[in-house]
Amino acid sequence: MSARRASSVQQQYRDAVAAYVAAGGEESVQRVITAVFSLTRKLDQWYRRQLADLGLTHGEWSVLAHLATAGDEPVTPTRLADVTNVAASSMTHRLDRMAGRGLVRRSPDPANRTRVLVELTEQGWELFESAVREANVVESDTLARLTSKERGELAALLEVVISGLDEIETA
Amino acid sequence: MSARRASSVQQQYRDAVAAYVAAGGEESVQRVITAVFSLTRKLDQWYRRQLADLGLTHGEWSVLAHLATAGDEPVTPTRLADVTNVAASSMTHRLDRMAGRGLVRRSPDPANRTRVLVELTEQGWELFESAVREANVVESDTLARLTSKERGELAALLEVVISGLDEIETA
DNA sequence: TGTTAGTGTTTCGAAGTCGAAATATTCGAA
DNA sequence: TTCGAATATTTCGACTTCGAAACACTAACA
Repeated sequence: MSARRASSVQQQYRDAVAAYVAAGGEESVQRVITAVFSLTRKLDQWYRRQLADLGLTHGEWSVLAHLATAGDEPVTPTRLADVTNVAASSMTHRLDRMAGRGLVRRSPDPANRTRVLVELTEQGWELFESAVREANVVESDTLARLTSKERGELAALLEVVISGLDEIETA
Repeated sequence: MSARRASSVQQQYRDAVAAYVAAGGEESVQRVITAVFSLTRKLDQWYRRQLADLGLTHGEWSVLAHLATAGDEPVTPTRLADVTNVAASSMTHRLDRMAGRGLVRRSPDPANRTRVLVELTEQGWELFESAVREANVVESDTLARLTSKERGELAALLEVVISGLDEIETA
C-alpha cells in the first residue's frame, strides 16, 4: 500500500484551500469554491459507477437528465450541447447512440425545418426514474451529517448564489 | 432566439429540483445537490475559456492543480489518475504532453523502482499561480451576493458535509 | 423578391480517453 | 531464497470528443 494511504478528502480540501490562498486567492471565496468542487468530484465518482451498472456514460446521463428536467421547453441538440458543456458535433453522435438504444426520439420541428426536437421515450423516462431513486441513496448519505434545518440553510445560501449566476455572463 | 430565450440557470434549477422530487428524490437533498451541480457547471464553463487562453485543457488543469495543492505528499501518476477521475493510461499521455511543454517533471522514486514521482517545474508553478489569480475574479463575482458572514456560514456547512465523505466509500 | 447574414445540424480529420493486456518491480509466506 | 500475488506504469486498438467546414434552411431588409 505504498507506505501511505492516499490522503483523505478532508485533508486534500485543507491543503487545496491553503495553496489557493497562498497563490493569491481570497480565503472566504476559496473555502466555498473548493468545497463545492470536492463534493462534486466525490459525487461524480459514485455516479459513474452507478451509471455504468445502468449501461450509461456520464455524458449520456446528462442528456437524459436534461430532457427529463426541461419542463415544457422544447429541446434541440444545440441546447443539449450547451447545457452539458459539450461540442454540438459530439451531441450528434451521442444522440445517434441513444436513439439506437431507444432512449430518445428525434423529430423535425414543425415550425422550423432547420431544427430537430429531442425528447425522451417511455423507456428513457423509466431509466431516468430508476437512476434518480438509486442516486438519492448516495446523496442522502452524503448529507447525513446535516440536520434537516441545516440542509434548508445550505440550500437557501446556494440558491442566493445561483440567483446571481445569470447576470455574470463572462464579464 | 428561436421564439424563446434559453431558460436561465435559475429556472433550470427550479425545473430540475421539481423533476427529481417527482421521480422519487427527497426535496431537501435534491435542493442542495442540484444547486451544487448547477454552480459547478457554470464555473466549469468559465474555467474552460480562461484555461484555453492559457493553453490548458480542463484535464491538464486538474493535474496542475493537484500537484500544486498536494502539500508535501509525493504524487504518482496513479494517484493523479484517481483524483482527476481519469484512467491511469490516459494520465500517461497527459503527463507526456505536459512534460513536453515543461510544466511537470517525472523522476523515478528512489525508494521504489516501480514508481514514478511527478512534480511541478518552476514554469508549472507560475502557470498555476496566474490561473488562480484569474479564476479568483470570476469566483468572487459568483459569490458577490453573499455577505462575508454568509460566505463563512456556507463554507462551514459544506465543510461538515466534506468531513463525512471519507466514511461513505461506496457502501 | 432577391440578396445577405445568421442559425441549426451534420460530416470530417485530428486528438484525447478508455479498458485490457504487457512489462517490471515489490512484498509476504513457505 | 524462491515462488506467487499484488502493485505501478506503459502500450495497444477501439471509441468519444473536439473544432472547423459544409450544408440546409430562416429572417431581415432593400
